[in-house]
Amino acid sequence: MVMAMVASHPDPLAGFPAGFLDGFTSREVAKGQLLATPGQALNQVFIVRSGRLRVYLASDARELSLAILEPGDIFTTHTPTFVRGLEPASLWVIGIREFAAKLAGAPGVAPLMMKVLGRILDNAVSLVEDLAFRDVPARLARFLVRQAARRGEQGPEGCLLPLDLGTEDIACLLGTTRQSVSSLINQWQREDLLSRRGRRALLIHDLPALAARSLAPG
Amino acid sequence: MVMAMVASHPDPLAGFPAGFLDGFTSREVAKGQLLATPGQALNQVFIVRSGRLRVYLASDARELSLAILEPGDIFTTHTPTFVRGLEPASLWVIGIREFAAKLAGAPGVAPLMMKVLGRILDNAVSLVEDLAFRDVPARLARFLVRQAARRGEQGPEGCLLPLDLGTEDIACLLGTTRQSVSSLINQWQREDLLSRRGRRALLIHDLPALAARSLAPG
DNA sequence: ACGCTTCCGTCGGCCAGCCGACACTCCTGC
DNA sequence: GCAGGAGTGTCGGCTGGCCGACGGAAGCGT
Repeated sequence: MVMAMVASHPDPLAGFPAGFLDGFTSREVAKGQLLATPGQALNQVFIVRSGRLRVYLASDARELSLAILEPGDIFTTHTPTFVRGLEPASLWVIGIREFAAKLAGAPGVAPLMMKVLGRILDNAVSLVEDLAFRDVPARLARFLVRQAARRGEQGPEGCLLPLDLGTEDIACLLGTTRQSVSSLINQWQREDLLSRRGRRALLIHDLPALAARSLAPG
Repeated sequence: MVMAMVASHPDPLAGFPAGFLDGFTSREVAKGQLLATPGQALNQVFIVRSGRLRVYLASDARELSLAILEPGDIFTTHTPTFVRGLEPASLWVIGIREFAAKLAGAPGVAPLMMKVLGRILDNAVSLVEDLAFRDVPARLARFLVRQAARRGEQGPEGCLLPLDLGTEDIACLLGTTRQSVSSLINQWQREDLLSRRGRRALLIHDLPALAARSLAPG
C-alpha cells in the first residue's frame, strides 16, 4: 500500500530532457526541517536530488504519512500536506507558474506529466482503498509485499527487506498504531512467515502466504 | 467531504480555449451503464457534457464513492476505479495520448491542467483525511456543510438542501453504513439542527452548529 | 562498565461503528 | 384501493483496533 503520491524512478533524472532543470534553483533541507505545511500555499514544484522526505497529514492527535519521497521523485507544495526532511536532503525547486511555462515550452514533457499524474492518482486511490476496505493485517501484509517487490533482495533463507523505518513509522504509513504493527509482526514471526533481521530489516520467509493475507478480509 | 477527484466548473466549458474540443468524440452513457472498471486500462480522458456519473471503488462486500461527476467535470478512465452512469449522460471522449498531444500543442492549456491536477490532489487528500482522522458524525456534518455551500438555497427557515441522494448513497460517499447515517440524521433532527423536507432534501436549521461538529473529534 | 534514552512487546479495558433483524412508511402500478 | 417493493428508523450484540500502561531490550555517550 501507500508509498503514495509520488512518481518514483530508479534513475533520478530518467525521462527529463537535457537542460530541463534550467531555471530550477537548488535547495538544502536539514533533517527534521519542515518544508511545507497546509494553509501556507507556496505553489512550488520540486524534484528530490538526494535524501528522503516525508509527506504526511496531521490531526491534533495523530499523523498519517502519505509518502516517503526519494531521489528522483517529483512533488508540489501546493497540497494541504506537511512535507518534512527525514534526513538531510537536497532539491531542485521552481515556482509552479514557471513550471507550467516550461511544460508549455517543452512539448515532450507533457506526456511525462500525464504519466506522473496517473501515478499520483493511482497511489492516492490505493491509499483510500486501504483505509476504506482493508483491516490492519491486510494493510501491513500488502505493505510488506510491495516493499519486497521494490527493495527486497532474494537470499537463500527468503527475501531480505531493508526497511529503514521503525515500527512507529510503519504504523504511520498504514494509518494504524505502533502497538498493532508490533503485535502483528510478532504473531507472524511465531507463524514463521518472517523474522526480524536486526533492528530495521525483515527476512520474509513465506511471501505467498503474506500475499494471501493482503487481500481484503472476507 | 468527498466530491473528490474531479475539477468542477459552474459553466461546463469555462477555461477551455475555443476549438479545444476538436478531436474529441461524442459518447452517450445510459443510466446504470458501466463506463470503466479497474484492470481494463482504457486510457481515455473525458469531459462530462450532461448528466451525472458516479466514480467509486468496490470490494467484495462494499462500495465507496469517490465522486459524483457533473457537467463540466474532467476525468480519466486511467485509474483503478469504477465509473457508472447515475442517469443518462453524454460525454466528450479522447485518447490519453491524443490528449497529451493537444496539451503540448496548445500552450495555454498546460497551466489549466496544473490547476486540475491540484484540485484532484486536494480532493483525494481530503478524502484520505476524512477516512483517517474523522469519525462518522464529523464526516456527515462536513458533507452537509459543503453541500449547503455548493447547492443549498437560503430560505426563511434555514438552508434548503436538494441532495438527490438516498441515505444509502450518502453512506457510500462517506465510507459508512446506511444505519449510521440514518440514526445520525434523526438524532440531529431531534436536536433541531435540521429537518427532512420530503424524501431527498434537507432543511438545515443551524449551519454553524453543524460546522462545529464537522471538526475532528478531540 | 554504567546510566540514559529510545525503541519494542504485550496485556486489558473500552468504545465507535458494523452487522443482522425487523417494523414502518412512502411511492408505484395495477 | 391494495399488494409489493423500495427506502427508512431503530435496536442490541459483537468486535477490530485504539489507548494507556508498564517492563524489557537495544543503542549510545561518558
